[in-house]
Amino acid sequence: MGRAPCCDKANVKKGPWSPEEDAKLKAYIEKHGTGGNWIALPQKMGIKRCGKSCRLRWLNYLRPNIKHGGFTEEEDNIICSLYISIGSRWSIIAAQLPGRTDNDIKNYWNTKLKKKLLGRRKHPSRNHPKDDGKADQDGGSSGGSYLPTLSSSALERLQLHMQLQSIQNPLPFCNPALLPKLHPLQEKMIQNLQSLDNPIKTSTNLLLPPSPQKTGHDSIKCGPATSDGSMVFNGGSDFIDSSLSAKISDYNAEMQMQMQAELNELILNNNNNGQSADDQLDCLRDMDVSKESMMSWWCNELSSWDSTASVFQYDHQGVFQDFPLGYSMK
DNA sequence: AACCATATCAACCGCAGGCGT
DNA sequence: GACGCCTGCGGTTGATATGGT
Repeated sequence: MGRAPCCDKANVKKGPWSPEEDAKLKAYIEKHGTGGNWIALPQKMGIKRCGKSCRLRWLNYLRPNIKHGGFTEEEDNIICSLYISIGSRWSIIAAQLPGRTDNDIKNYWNTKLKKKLLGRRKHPSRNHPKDDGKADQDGGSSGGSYLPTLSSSALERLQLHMQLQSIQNPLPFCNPALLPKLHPLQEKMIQNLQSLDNPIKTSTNLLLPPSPQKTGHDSIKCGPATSDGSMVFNGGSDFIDSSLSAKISDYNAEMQMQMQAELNELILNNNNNGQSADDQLDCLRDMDVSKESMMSWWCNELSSWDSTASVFQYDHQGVFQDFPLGYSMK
């Protein structure tokens, strides 16, 4: 049984709004408010639009104090940092940027910011001539691709996180020459984050919780999370309110489980189908991220999720090994 | 000038969850 | 608790603009 449509689709106008419709909607809401019922609004106003469409138009365009375009560097930083921390929760991100709408931020991220930070991905066919590019389009999340389990969002965040981490906190066993070259914007972002008034400003600590036992300057952490597994944005406290921090904390707990499950599945898959880890990681190579740095990040990420559990280590023969964690991330 | 590819952004769609009954 | 309605959200689409050949 399907759900009832929100409006009579045959009798509603679609497509771009005319200035007349805008004026009607604006005038009506300014005079009467929404009345708590968007569905009934178009009828009251006498325009042939779906209530959802009216709501969207008002929220994204007609509402007072809406800013369009011209994102500042500070806004870029906030969007990027929050995206790394909480993913595509555009409404939460928008709540931190007065005058910006979730739709605007989503568009900005998808069309500009992501490309600036991640750089254009190489076409898969460059490494896999037989590949028709579908694997790229579905983000590698479909069953048939060579990295079948890690979601595109997770990969994106992973990559962003790694790129930031690599410049801030290069791991001793990572060859710096293998680390990806950063876009000037990325470098600028690092500088901005460093300049924030907080004891530890490394990118890897973007996600520190506002905990009383916050680590000191000397305890450089190799992973983004704390020993209790919480990945909480702090970047900070300077521009993110505490309720958001709590939301992020909840979300991150959920994401840790999800990403760990994805990674476990990936590794299982690797063990079962005989495909080499090198093959599995080809798509990561596409992202200009070295395998070594990726695996280092994963190891550290996992170990910080649960310091008592065994984690997977990647050795240089390209084999995952299950081994008990021998050190603490504290 | 014409054509094609790519970028941008407004708008649409379907789903999930909140809320009232 | 079950149900239906409504809102809000995130992903996607499609029209238009812009740039390159």
